[in-house]
Amino acid sequence: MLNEQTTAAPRDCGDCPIRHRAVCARCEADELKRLDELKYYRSFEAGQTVIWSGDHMEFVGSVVTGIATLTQTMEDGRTQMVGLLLPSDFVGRPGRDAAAYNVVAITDMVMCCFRKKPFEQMMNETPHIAQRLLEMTLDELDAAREWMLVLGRKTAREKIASLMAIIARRDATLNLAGIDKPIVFDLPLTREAMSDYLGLTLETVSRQISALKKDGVIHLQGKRHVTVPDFERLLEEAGDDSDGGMLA
Amino acid sequence: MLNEQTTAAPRDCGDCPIRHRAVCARCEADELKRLDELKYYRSFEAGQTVIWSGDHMEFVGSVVTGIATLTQTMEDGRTQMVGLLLPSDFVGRPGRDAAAYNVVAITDMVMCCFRKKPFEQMMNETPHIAQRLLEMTLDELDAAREWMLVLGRKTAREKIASLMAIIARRDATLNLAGIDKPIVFDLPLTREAMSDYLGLTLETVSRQISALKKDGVIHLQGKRHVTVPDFERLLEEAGDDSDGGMLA
DNA sequence: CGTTTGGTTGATGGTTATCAAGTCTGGTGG
DNA sequence: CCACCAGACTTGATAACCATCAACCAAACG
Repeated sequence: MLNEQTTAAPRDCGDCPIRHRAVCARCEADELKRLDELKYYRSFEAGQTVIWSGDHMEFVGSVVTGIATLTQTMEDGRTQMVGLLLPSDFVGRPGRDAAAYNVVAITDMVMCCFRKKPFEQMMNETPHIAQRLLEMTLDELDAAREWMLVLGRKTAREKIASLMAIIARRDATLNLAGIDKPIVFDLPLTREAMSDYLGLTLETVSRQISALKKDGVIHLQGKRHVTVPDFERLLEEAGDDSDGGMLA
Repeated sequence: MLNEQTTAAPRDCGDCPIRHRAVCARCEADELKRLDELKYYRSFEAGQTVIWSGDHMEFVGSVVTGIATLTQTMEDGRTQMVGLLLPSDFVGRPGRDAAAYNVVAITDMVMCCFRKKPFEQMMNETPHIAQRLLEMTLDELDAAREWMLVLGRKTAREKIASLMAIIARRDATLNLAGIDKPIVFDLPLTREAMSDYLGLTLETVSRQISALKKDGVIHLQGKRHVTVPDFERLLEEAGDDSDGGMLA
């Protein structure tokens, strides 16, 4: 069990990489100052569990760097990922004491944390935080519903293509890469994590990735480095024929 | 195409059956009065489409009576239900113009509606509405994530049992029936709607319901009237072994 | 009555899970 | 430097589960 948590070097909110996307995004200077005094950083190593489902939660916070997963498990071990936490995503639910899910860092990760009580109090006093949290929660709900379609109705091949498309899209917007250019990214997830995401076995994930590669939908260098030569083609494979009818 | 929409008789917020559960639950008297002036009722017949995905949404609102579904479809017709709207549930997303899902009334239904613009303005001015909406959205997100486990990892039999458990639980809390008593309810959904909920075919739904009946987990009178003699047994079948370890 | 809608049941095949080897890669220690 | 090892991944054989196609039933309805 790795239980070490180093407190990362403090950082000014002004320099924060997630300043304009996180729960604090709408805060005014004075509000930000109050948050600044409340906040503390925590670091987690890849593989380390941040919170166990059912545990008492003393803090809420935002992912600053790194990636984490939100998972639910049944007693017999079956596991379903229910959230993928990227930088700026929020962890914890104000007004709830016990964690509902397991949170696991899958890369090294830094979080910006607040003790729950003071954060809740501040939420009641400053509407800008609650407003932003509502917006983020609505976005997460949309993402969860999109995901439900993937889990309930898509084939294994479509599921893999959908996952690649999600990661590709995120990377494309992040790197400001134009469309039409081949998209290149590294898979942040192991085959097993992908299977937990998609409700498949890791063997099926492996087979379908191989199949998409064989069919030229994606190219692989090593196990994780992916090139998408034609994003439209990938979307077709994902069943997201979202060209929207450009032609009459 | 049934496109008639009768405007239901106006009703006072004080008598409203969803007064203390809907988005207006936390409003003070003066806030409620403002909402009262904004609101209007709309009625929908069973089977009628309330909103098509992609349509411009001129209103948001709450389900007052009846049930509706939120569904997503792929071009080839595959359909996944992503939400089940019960009385007090909210429809529409403030700040968004186009509907993201199909909303279909599955029983006769009455909604309490607000034109989107005035509602959004009021949300900005009165934090009580936004607070309640955040709470409701967080609950919906939890429900969606629970549902993702069902869709991704449960067998057909477990899916059916899970659905029965959800409906049974809702009915039990609603009717204040004690546990231990046999739970009795009517399925609000057709076999097809259940299949869209659970990511199955309607034939599989029918077969698994028959199987649960044969094994005595549920009793059926007619196609829709269900009796659950032993709720714990149902939870076991659902894979939700949530006895939580009452015994050392 | 014929028709429609919702539901059940049966036969069959396909997709994906399961069980089982085996490969590749990076890291560690001799 | 190389042997070894562990973890991540791939591939194959088989079988289970569920989808598909099809026939049929019952109630509601015009």
